[in-house]
Amino acid sequence: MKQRSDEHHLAEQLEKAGIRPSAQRVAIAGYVLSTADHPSADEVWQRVKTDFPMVSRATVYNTLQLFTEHGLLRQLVLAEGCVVFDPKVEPHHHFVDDATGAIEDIPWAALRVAKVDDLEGVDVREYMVVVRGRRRGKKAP
Amino acid sequence: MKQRSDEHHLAEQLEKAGIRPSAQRVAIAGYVLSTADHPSADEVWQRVKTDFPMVSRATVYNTLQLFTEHGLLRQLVLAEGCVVFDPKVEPHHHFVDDATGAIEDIPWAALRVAKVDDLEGVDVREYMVVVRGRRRGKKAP
DNA sequence: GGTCTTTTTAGACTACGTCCAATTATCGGC
DNA sequence: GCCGATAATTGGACGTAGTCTAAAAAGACC
Ligand SMILES: [Mn+2]
Ligand SMILES: [Mn+2]
Ligand SMILES: [Zn+2]
Ligand SMILES: [Zn+2]
Repeated sequence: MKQRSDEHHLAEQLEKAGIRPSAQRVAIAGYVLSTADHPSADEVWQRVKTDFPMVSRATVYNTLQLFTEHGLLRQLVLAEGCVVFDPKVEPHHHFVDDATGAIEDIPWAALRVAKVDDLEGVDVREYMVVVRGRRRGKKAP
Repeated sequence: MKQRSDEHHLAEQLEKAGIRPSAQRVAIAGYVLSTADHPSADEVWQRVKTDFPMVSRATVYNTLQLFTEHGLLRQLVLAEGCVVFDPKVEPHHHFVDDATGAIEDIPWAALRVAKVDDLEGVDVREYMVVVRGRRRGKKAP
């Protein structure tokens, strides 16, 4: 069972971020702001429902969006099952344009990642740098 | 319009990879093996349908899977619209376990990426290294 | 041509993200 | 505390895209 002080502290955290701490939002925060997982929206919904069965999916999705806008969460595009295909099969890095979502290749030699071999407890199969930002000097009209 | 020689060359490429070059597969290869985009499966389907209207979705999905298994394509988990949420909002890298799909945090200081500032023509908002592989020394029973 | 194998197909099914109009909860002024 | 205004929540409809299947079509081989 969860302590009242936890909920109190969560409510304070939400208020500090400029978010009104409704019961639903506190329940969602209780899971998603402290987990070491990287859950999808539906996983958050499933989890929150176990001790708050009446919460709706729309509320969970809206709340995650709200938390993200207020800097309490970030969204990572890393969910398995949503893939794109790349005919360049040799190692390379990727740039994702914030404006368009377009994915561009960055040659392997253009960046260098140090200390990958020092990672403890993992057998590395591959790695890449994902850079996000904007193209400068958009094609002038 | 496409030249016969292109199709012939594509068919050879498929055969070399151990794939029987049916008309559908050649049509799919004609787009996906040479594009600079990083298309989703459905985008490939939409595109291929424009000059091969009767191709089914299942064939496109199966073929992309086949091409990937034979090393002609790779799958990237970078498609917008499929996100997970991360309560750790400060910069860090990520490890994705091939066996489980679990995403783990790698501290920012554990890796270093050189030459990001040298990238031409882009304003970088953020970047991260995505490492894929297997955890060594799985929890013994 | 006959037969066996491979490939393709249409469509059902599912998962999950989005949207909306109606309801409920909360807030500030009185 | 009461009341109108505002904000939040809800259920369910909707759309998109990925998966699966059983049957048909195409191709290989003799
Ligand atoms: Mn407190
Ligand atoms: Mn040739
Ligand atoms: Zn690429
Ligand atoms: Zn993380």
